[in-house]
Amino acid sequence: MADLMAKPNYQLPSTNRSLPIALMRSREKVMAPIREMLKASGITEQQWRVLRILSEFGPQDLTEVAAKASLLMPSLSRIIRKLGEDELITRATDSEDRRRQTVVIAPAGQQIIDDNLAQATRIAAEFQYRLGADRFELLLDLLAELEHEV
Amino acid sequence: MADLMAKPNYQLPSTNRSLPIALMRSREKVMAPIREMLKASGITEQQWRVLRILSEFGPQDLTEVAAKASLLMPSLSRIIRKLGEDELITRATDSEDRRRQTVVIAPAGQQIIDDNLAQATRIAAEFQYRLGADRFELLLDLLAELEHEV
DNA sequence: TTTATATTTATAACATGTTAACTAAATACA
DNA sequence: TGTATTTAGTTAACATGTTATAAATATAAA
Repeated sequence: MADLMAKPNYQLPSTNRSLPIALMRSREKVMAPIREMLKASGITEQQWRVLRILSEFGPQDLTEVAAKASLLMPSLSRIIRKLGEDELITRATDSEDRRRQTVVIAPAGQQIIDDNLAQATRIAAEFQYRLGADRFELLLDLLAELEHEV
Repeated sequence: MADLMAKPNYQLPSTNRSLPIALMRSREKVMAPIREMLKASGITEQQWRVLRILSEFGPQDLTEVAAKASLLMPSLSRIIRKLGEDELITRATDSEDRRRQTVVIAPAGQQIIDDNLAQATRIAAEFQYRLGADRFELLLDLLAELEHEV
């Protein structure tokens, strides 16, 4: 294999302290126990986010859900279709603006929230505890700063 | 629409300060200018990560690349196949362990690195500047802490 | 050596991420 | 009024994320 070896280019900035990769790895770690929990209910992390938003904020249209869940409309459109097929939500065309789809959580969807919310809260609290409340808030603040436009 | 309205459940923990969502939004913001840049070279963010790792650390097998790029093997397998078809990398079976695939960056792949690395570095520096060097390092430290096992 | 186990990679199946194009409906405006 | 523009949502196409499974090879154990 010696003839395949090329000299590593030590002039390049290292990928080791890369912010995008660090963000991705952290998110994986944080979501792993949530995904593990949701397997029992047969829904994905994104479907869980959508159900939580509908449960917390009540009926609303798809654009509002997409903004709150940080989902792009094409993804949300598929997710809503699936949640409707599984009867976890219901949807209706807005009578005043017939472009709008108003989405409402259904009893089976609310049941999934009720079954999992306490544990989800414990999981979130565990990460908060691990960092300490102050450093946890600091982390959220730093992340928020990254989102500001240049 | 009034009959569809349900009372929002204010007892639920808010999704507004959710760590997973904050991590995801930040990553989107950080990666947007990188993806914009890479459009000219016709490669994706993940393909860029793989090429950078091969350029920085030299030839290595797929398991090593997957670990460094934080990619799961099924994703990496597809990415490597595509990069091979586009002749941005070459690959060879390891002579000592014939399960292993050793991957090497090809000239066309290195050209993409050379074309984009300076700007990628400027983009990364912009985010670092925005937070300030100290807070940037602090952010990376906090993210690293999240990754520790319980 | 034979068998069992572990490792490396690939493939399948389904869900989501991403960009572009499209439809239908609402709004702005000449 | 009639036309242009904007907005809400969908669909298409391709790439990746995720879990499960399989195939080939290497290693450990009986």
